[in-house]
Amino acid sequence: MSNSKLYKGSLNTIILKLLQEHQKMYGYEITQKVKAITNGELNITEGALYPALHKLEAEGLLEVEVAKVDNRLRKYYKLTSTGNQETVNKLAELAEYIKTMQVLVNSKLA
Amino acid sequence: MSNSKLYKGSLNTIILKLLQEHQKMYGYEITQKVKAITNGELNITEGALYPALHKLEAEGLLEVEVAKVDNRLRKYYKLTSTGNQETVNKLAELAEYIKTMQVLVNSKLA
DNA sequence: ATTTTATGCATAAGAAAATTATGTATATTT
DNA sequence: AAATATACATAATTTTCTTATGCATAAAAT
Repeated sequence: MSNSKLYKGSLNTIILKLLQEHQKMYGYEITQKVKAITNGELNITEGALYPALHKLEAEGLLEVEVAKVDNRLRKYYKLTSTGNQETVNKLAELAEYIKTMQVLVNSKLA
Repeated sequence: MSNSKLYKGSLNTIILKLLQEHQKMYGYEITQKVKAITNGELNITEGALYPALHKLEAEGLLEVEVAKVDNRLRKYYKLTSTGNQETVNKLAELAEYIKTMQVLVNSKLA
C-alpha cells in the first residue's frame, strides 16, 4: 500500500504533462503509466482522476474522443491548444514551487 | 499579491523544518521568515498557519511556551522529541515526492 | 494628533482537491 | 467458478487550504 500521498494541486500538472508527451491517453492508462514511471510509489486514485479529467475538459483544456476496444469503453483525452499553453504554465509553476521548497528545506541559510 | 499557491500538504513540513533549525519560533515570526527566505514568493496566511500550529501541538509534535514582549503576546513553539522524529520523516517524504515529480515532469522516458 | 501600518493572536465560512467507498460492466486469468 | 484486470463513474467524507473577520498593542506616517 506504499502510496506516498499526492500533494494536493499536483494532479492536474501530472495529467497535462503526460498528455503533452503522449498525445492521447485514457484514464486507466494514466493511472497505470504513473504507477509504472514511479515504480509503484504514486497511485492515482480513480476518485481523484476522473473528476479531474472532467473538470479539465469542462475548462476547455482537454477534449475527449470515445472509443470501443474489446467491447469496453475508452475515453481518450488530448490537449486542446489552450490546454497546451496551460501545460507550459503549470510546469513552470511546479518547477518554481519545487525550487522554493528546496530552498526552504535544504538551506541552513534559513 | 504574488503568492504562488501553497501545494496542500507542504505547510506542516515547512513549519517543522523551520523549528528544527531555530529551536523556537512564534507564529508571526514563521510567516516573516518564510516570506524572507522565498523573496516574498510564498506567503503563509494566518488562517492556515495558526490552525496548523494548534494541530501539531495537539498531536504532540510541538510544545508551546507563552511569553510577553513589549506588552504583546507571543507563543513560542518548539519541537518535542516525537516532533523531531516526525520532522525527519516529513523531510524524507518531501524529498521523495520532489524526486518523483521531477521524474514525471522532466523525463521523456515517460 | 490621528490614521495607517506592523506586530501578534484567533476563528469561522467557504472552496479546492484529495481519499475512501461504492457501483456497473466486460475480459482475462487462476 | 472465482478472482483479478480493465474501464468508466459518482457520492460522502476528510484534509487543507483561502478569504474574511475580529481583537489588541506598538510604531510609523500624514
